[in-house]
Amino acid sequence: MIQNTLNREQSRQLLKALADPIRLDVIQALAKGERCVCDLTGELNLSQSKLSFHLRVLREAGLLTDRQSGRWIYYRLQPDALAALEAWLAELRLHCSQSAAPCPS
Amino acid sequence: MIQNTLNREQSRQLLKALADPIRLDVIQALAKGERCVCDLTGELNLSQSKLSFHLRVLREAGLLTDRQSGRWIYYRLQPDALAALEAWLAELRLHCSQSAAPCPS
DNA sequence: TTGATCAATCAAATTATGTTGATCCAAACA
DNA sequence: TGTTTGGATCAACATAATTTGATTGATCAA
Repeated sequence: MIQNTLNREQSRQLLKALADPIRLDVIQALAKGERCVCDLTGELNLSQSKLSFHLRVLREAGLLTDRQSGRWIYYRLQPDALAALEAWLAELRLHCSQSAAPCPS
Repeated sequence: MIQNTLNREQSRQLLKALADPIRLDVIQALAKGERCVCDLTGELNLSQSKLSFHLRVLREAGLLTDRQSGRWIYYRLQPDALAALEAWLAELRLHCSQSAAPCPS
């Protein structure tokens, strides 16, 4: 997620990845800083495979990165992805207040 | 959507409403300004009931407002909702780069 | 009035997503 | 080596969201 102007498909991927209660819990936990999967399992009270599934969705959307150290894997938020989504939302606001011409047009 | 700090549930509603290809088409059409439902049907090439379904999802999430004039109904984006989501995303970025303590912790 | 049009709603069918438990793989350590 | 542990993956199942076509209510024009 290097560029900062998302196309429709990229923003949809990010939004879809975020639009789930469990994944929001993960995101909010990682907003405090990087964490090991083993800690997240306990902190969020999730089964291992369930957490792994949701981490993958977030990672594949570009919202998380992971690094391995020994047998532990650490995840962290990718702030660029969040910033790109913010910019995409901000653009939508610019011209939206223009009134429609009355119908029938 | 008057306040500008969303809780988890509010942001999830907004994200879920946005995370659909058809609804993104609607949002992007409305980003150019207010529009009548009858125009959107043609512009986006959607069946009437399909468009109506998606408009309802967006409206109930607080992303759109509507006004009636005669037999036409006009929809527009609610910029406050977008701004609130931007603010919510921005908060997530603040502390996320802190590294985890090495496991086992 | 009557007929036509715009748009919301409903139930049924379809499709997409998430959950569960089992299995697999790699790293660590005895 | 053999065993344990952290984590990813898979297939079967369960749940949730979307699509479709038909129906309804309201507005307007004839």
